[in-house]
Formats: sequence, structure tokens, C-alpha cells
Amino acid sequence: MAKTRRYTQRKRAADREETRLRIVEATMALHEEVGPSATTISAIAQRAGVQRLTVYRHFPDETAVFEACTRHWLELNPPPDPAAWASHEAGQSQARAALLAFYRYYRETQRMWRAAVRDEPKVPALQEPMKSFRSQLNALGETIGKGFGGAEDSLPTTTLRHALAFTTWASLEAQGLDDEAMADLVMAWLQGVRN
Amino acid sequence: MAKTRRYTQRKRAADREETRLRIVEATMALHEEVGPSATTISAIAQRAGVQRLTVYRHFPDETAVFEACTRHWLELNPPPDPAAWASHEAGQSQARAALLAFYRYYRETQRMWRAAVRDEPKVPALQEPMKSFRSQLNALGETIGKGFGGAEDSLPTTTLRHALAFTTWASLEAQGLDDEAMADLVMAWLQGVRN
DNA sequence: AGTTAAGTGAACATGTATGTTCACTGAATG
DNA sequence: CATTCAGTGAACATACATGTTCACTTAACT
Repeated sequence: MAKTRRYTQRKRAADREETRLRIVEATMALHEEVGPSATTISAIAQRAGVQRLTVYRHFPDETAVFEACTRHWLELNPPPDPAAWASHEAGQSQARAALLAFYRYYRETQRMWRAAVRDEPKVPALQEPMKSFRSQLNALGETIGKGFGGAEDSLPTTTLRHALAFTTWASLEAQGLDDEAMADLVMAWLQGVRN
Repeated sequence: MAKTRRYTQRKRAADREETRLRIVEATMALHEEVGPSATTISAIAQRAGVQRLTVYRHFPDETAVFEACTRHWLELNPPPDPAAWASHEAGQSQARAALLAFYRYYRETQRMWRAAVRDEPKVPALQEPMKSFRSQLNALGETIGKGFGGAEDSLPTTTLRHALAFTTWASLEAQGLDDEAMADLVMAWLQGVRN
């Protein structure tokens, strides 16, 4: 048994990390362009300028690449932080600020969101993060809804939960509304459910 | 050149028609269960109790089967007819009746709708009918919106168009609302945009 | 200078789908 | 009874994806 050689990697580890990053970023790009469900390992390798085998060296299977991709994408594109409106006093302006923040976020990141929402049922690696994002949204909807005097399942809370969903943004965007107009529209809805 | 024999098919034509129908219905079932994009000709054949070649005898390719499937499904599941509310006088009850009719329709046919909406981007054969359905919905939204004193892009019209979309029904359904509750909620929204 | 290991390029086995061809069966039809 | 043809069952070529193996190059490291 030979004496173990101390082998502290520096540049090699960095190179490896860089290759890994190229793979993850190629995956992100493909997820946006063709969607996760149509993103093959072959295509990832080609896009990253790497052999297919190299991808397998870094990730055991497609699911592992996808998970790394999701993590990395969320670091680059952090969603608005609900805590930011804990400071606002409850009510109109809090609600509008939250809606606007999410609508702007959805607009910036819409390509990935469309792909993710569309392929979620088919791509197990997407389901967990999407579910957790949705439950955060629902909690936020309830928090803000309380400012409108509603309980858990009150009309304001239901309206806010619906309004905060990406699919709602997409539906209103398809009608040509900009983010401000969407927020104003939802504020008007809240006006209606209040009475 | 032999004299052409008159050969008027009767039972054979009927049998052939029945086989075709079995294929179309197998396709419908698979579209609901796994979605159009995952529905293969092999699976259709198996489900219809028919050889794969037989499917090709009836339809040149997958697109042709899908088109026949869509047509047939729409005959079996006709969407609410907008003309039905032309008789109603414009206003609250007209709007609520229309919303409720679509929500009930969506609930009955939700499996197919979810599959269709999800796979639309990937399945060209779906795009044309979906587009045409949406434009009918938009027209209806505008018609009803006028009863609320709104022009083409008024808040009531925008709200109604959004409310009539399947994705909106799905979003509210996910919150546990029944169809009546949804219709009531949207009516409250309209109350808000009116002011 | 010798060792380590990331990445290469090619091959292989496997699976699944497409679309096409062919000889055959058997019931409807004239 | 002879003909027609929808459907059968099997084969074939093609394409593309997965996951694995192998010998090789080359640069980083001690």
C-alpha cells in the first residue's frame, strides 16, 4: 500500500468546477429554449462544448443535472422576498407593492417560468421546487389578505392567491397589460370583494 | 383494362368506419390519460385492439389522427354556445350565467383541457383549435363587457376575458372553489372595476 | 520527472418510436 | 363461386436517446 500522496487540487479543481458550471448553464439555456422535458443530455453536452461522457462524469443522471440547474437558476434569479413587505403596514400599499414585485419578476423571468409551468407534470425534478414556491405564494396571499380583514379562505385572500400565481400574470400579459396595469386591476378586484 | 366492377360497399364500409372510430376513441382516451404529446401510434393501436399498420391505413400520420380526435371530441363535448346569452339582457345576470356555464364545462372536461393546455406548445395539431377557441372567448368577454359600460379594453372586458379562460378556472379550482363560488368571486371583481 | 485525473473520441448494447413492405386470412360482395 | 379489400403478423430500415466501457491525450500537481 503506497504512501498516500497529498494532492491538494487548486487549478484542477477550479477547472473542474468551471466545466460543471458550463454544463449547468447550458442546461439552463436549453430549459428556456426548448423546455426541460425536451432537454437531452446529448444536447446539453453539445451546447456546453463538452463530450456527452463528461456530463455523466459530473452528474449521475438527467435528474441530477436538472436539480443543479434549478438551484443555480434560483440563485441567479431570486424571487421577491415576502419579508420585504412585513415592514409595510398592512393594506392597500402593501398589497400593491407585493403584486408589482412579483409581476416584474415574472416578466423578467417569463421564459423560464413558461417552460417550468408547462413541463412540471412531466419532469419530477421540477415538482418539488414549484410546489414549495407555490406554498410560499399562498402564505403571502394569506398574510396580505389579513390586511383586508379576511380570514384564511376569505375572498380577498383567494383573490390575492390567484393574483400572485404566474399563470395569472401570463393570462393578463396575453391581454397586453403591463405590470402596473395588472397591479391596478387586481387592486380594483380587491375593492370589489371588500364590500 | 377489365370492366370496372360495381362494388358498392355496405357492411364493409360500416366496419371500416367502426374501426376508424375505435382508433379515434383510443386516441381520445390516451390524450386524456397521458396527454397528446406522449400519445404514440403504437399505444393508440394497442388501445384500439388493432395492428399498428391499421392505424396507418386510416391516417397518414400522427397529425391526421390528432385532428380527427379533436374534431370528434368537440362533437361529443361542445362548449357552451355564446349565442345562448345574446337573448339575456346585458348586465349582471348575463355575465354570471356565462361564467357559470363555462366553469361547469371546464369542470366536466377538465382532464382533456389540462392535457390540451399543457401540450399545446408541443403539438401543432392542437394550436389551431385552441387559438380559435380563445378568440371566441375573447369576443364573448367583450360582448358581456359592454354590458358593464366598458369599451374594448376596459377593465370589465379585461376581467371577463381573464375570468373566462380555462387557466383561471384551474387556478381557482386549485384553491378549492366550486363553480358557483368562482362565478360569485368574479362578479365581485366586476363590482370593483366598475367604480 | 513521475503521477494523477479531467476530458476526449469512439464503440457498444438497449430501448423505443417512426414509417414502410410483404404475404396472408377471412368476411363482405357481385 | 370468384373477387375485393380491411385487417393481421412479422419483418426491415432509420433515427435518436440512454447509459456504459475503453484506450488515449494533456495539463495540473507533488
